[in-house]
Amino acid sequence: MTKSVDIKRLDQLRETVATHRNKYHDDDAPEISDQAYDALLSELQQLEERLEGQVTTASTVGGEANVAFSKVTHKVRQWSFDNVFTQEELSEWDTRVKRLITEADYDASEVSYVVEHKIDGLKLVIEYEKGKLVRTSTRGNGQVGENVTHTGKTISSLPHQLAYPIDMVCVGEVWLSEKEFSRINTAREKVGEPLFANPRNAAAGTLRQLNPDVAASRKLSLTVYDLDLLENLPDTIQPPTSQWEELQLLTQLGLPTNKYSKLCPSIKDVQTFYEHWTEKRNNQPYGIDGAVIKLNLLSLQRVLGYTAKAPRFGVAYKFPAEETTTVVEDIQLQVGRTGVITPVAHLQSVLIDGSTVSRATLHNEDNITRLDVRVGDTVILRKAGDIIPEILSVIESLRPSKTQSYRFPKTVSECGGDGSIERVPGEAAYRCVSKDSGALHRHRLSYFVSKGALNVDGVGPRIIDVLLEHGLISHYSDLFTLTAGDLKDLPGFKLKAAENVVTAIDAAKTTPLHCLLVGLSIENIGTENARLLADTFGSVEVLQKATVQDMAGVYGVGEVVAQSVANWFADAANQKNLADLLPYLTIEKPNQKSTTQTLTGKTFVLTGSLEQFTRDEAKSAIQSLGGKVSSSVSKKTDFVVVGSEPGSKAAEAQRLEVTILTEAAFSTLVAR
DNA sequence: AGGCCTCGAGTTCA
DNA sequence: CTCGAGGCCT
Repeated sequence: MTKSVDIKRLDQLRETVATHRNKYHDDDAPEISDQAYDALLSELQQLEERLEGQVTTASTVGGEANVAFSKVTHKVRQWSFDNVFTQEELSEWDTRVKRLITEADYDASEVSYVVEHKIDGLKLVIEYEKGKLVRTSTRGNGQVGENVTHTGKTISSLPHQLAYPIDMVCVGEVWLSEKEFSRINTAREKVGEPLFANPRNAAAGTLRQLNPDVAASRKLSLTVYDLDLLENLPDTIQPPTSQWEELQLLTQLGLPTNKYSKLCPSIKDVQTFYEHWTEKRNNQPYGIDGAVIKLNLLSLQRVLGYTAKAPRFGVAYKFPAEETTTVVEDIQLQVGRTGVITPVAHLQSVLIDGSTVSRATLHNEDNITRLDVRVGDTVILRKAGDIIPEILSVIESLRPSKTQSYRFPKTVSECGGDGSIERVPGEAAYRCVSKDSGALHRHRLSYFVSKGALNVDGVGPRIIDVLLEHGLISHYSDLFTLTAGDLKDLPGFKLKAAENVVTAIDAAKTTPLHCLLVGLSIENIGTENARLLADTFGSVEVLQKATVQDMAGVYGVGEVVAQSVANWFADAANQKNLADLLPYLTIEKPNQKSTTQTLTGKTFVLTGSLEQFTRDEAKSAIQSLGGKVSSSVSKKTDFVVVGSEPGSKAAEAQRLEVTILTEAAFSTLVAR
């Protein structure tokens, strides 16, 4: 079934894309990221293809050369490669390359690839005559570019004179390091000039400066990656027969090439390169937006030739977009364990950074107001190096007519009682007024059996829901009277599964005091505060009798936390639930303190995964020796234990010059 | 007031 | 795992 084309949407898209294209090309001042722009452009192109391939000027890629600079007709046409995004697409490309070579009666076993970083900068065409640098120009539309010799010459790594009197056209990528970019922007901010949106636009702006002195003061970098034309080579140098030899010759001639470029015998090595740099892409001074792959042998490149749009002998293997656009289909409200209402945007599913995203939190009412997100809006969605997708902004020019600002409802049916909700003055969140509702109850029971609390293996929210629905439980204590017979006839249960659940619940009866406290859903009581209270008071009975003053006297516990605990214990329903529950439980004596408290007063932070320990094992190893484990790195942290695939904390540790321990060093430290 | 830390929530994947 | 909000200490 072909979907009909929404003409209104098409018009809006055409206009929006055109607007942003102008901002980008003519003003060097884009308002939205390239990735978001690409997402809009590809939606527009798809719509237009459905409209019988009728292409308007709005979606033609590339920019017209700016009139302020003289034009340069390139001696060799400047192509850009087609993109692939997945391993499948890459391997299809590899297959096609080899098929075409075989069909042309060449030997496909000679295929190897050169792979390199796709640097996020702008292309520079560089011309030498008789060994002398004569011209640099931008790519422009591929055939005609702008003459930027005056600024190109200020790039310090670009030699003005070669050792041999050769004629040569080569191309490279001009970029600005992250450091230099922020230095420039800081300076511009001071004098009130508009800021550059990103390093690439700053590089473009610099290259298109009329005044070469300004360009020279901003340290442009250059990475040369291709040779287009080569004449009058001295006899002592063999003309290159492959991409790899071209790179070596360029290096030999003193041009800045990239040391990470690699010659890959097979497409599998290309994939390895890509995966390696997907992870490490943030460790370079320049931005990397993928890998460029070229057939190595020039003879085979010639065999493959060009399509109307791009060379067949190379391809750009792009990293997954971290920013894209999508449409908000609905805004729904969720009730959390403590009664906080969280609005969530339900989105048209979209692939971003390798995973499909269909929901994004909107946090709270203020955030919705700030963004003015409405149902039906097209939004820019970002998924940064981390995990959580975030709505950055609304593209207002794509808003359907007759929409209204989102109005936060006065009631939420899940909240129980009359469903009313309230926003506490000074807080961002709405909460359920009723403290006792089905939704809260469900969340608390789920939390009770979860990992940080009683840790009932294999029982999560799904099973709790089923048990609630069938009236098998309503309070914590009910869990402990369940039998396999009760469970085995429930939907999704077989006898074996029922037995497993009962066994797991049974095993959870023996628990340390702090885990029980965590499980009770007392406000402000998480793992740390629960541990403080458990260590100080030792038993439920003693804690229950403690006054607010007693608790607030504990180092690390203040008024607020103490009051939460006191309030909880003062509630009659809570008292009854707890009294019903306690007979089933055996509270473990706190861990035997190890005799050698070698780590007393030392604070640790763990990042990445260790081989010999789970996270929890490492944690309790440290704690049993008297050490503390914290979750964020600060100046007060003594050691950061870095496992494989560490997160940002490893870098933070380096920045703050905190001692870093490898797994090996760590395990000797805690051994015995 | 500021720095450090915990809580609590959201997310997706193997 | 990461972030923002907010608690606790100095």
